[in-house]
Amino acid sequence: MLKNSEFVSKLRNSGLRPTKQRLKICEVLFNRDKTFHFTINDLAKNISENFNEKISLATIYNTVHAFKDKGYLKEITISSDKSYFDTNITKHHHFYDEDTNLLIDCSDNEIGKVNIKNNITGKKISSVEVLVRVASDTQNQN
Amino acid sequence: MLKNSEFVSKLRNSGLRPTKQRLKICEVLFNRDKTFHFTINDLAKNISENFNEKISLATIYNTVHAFKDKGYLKEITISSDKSYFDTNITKHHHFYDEDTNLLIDCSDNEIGKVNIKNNITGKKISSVEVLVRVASDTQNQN
DNA sequence: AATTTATATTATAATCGTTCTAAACTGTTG
DNA sequence: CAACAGTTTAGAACGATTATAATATAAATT
Repeated sequence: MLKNSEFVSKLRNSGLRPTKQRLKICEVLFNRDKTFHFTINDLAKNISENFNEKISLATIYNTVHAFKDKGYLKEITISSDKSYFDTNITKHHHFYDEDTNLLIDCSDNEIGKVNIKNNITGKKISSVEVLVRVASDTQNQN
Repeated sequence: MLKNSEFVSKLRNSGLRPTKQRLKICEVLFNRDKTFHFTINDLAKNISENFNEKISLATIYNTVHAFKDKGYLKEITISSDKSYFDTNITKHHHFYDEDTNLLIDCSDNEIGKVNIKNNITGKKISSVEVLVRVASDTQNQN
């Protein structure tokens, strides 16, 4: 649980002024016990349903992207038709349930350290992401 | 290098009749020494530039997706704004060069076996994908 | 081989997520 | 309280993908 002043500094660090709309977005994203995954659509829906307030999509996109650029959110790429974000910004991997379209964080004991032994010359590794797709037994493996 | 009859069986196995357009797509995709990565746009451009022939986007999408569903192509998700396909359908992982937007296959000695120790009950692992993003040294790590 | 039937191709329209735009709004400062 | 810089907003624009419906082609039947 974070206090309002913490939202304000998150926003200021991201180069954004603390406005009513942005603080509401912070509340939804960061005022929680557990981290979570969301799409822009989830977030817009959440705000309009649970708070009876409508923040325009443009503002939501802008704010989420500013947080992502600053590292307060992580983007997770699962499919080309949807963008997922994660409020858990520590290095970690994911399970993706293809039946429910839900993302689940991998814990360190579920997945071992991934060792990259070699890589492209002159280039630095900027991230290593593992995505484990799971589905009910009836689906075929691939 | 594959012969025409092999393209025909690939198509038939995918539930598609071997038409002129689809055979041309096969030629571009499978008549090669090395596997490669492409986007739908790359493929359309390749066909229209190198063969002076224009196959409608609808046909390209349909054919590529049929091949993907049948397992003759693999889809690789890197970012939400582009879909990449791979003609290498063996289990393998990728480097993604953020500077050039190019995908490079990881060899087995570049990345060790990824062990998933646990997973969601009642669900089966359908795939494990590792994406190693690389960029020139000036970019910041994340 | 001609005819019938099923399927494919195509250009174009529709759709969906995302980004852009321009006008109205808010809050701060002089 | 006027001027200004930054913000929000609805809606337009955009680009990738999918759907549509008319035309064309391939396969099956005669």
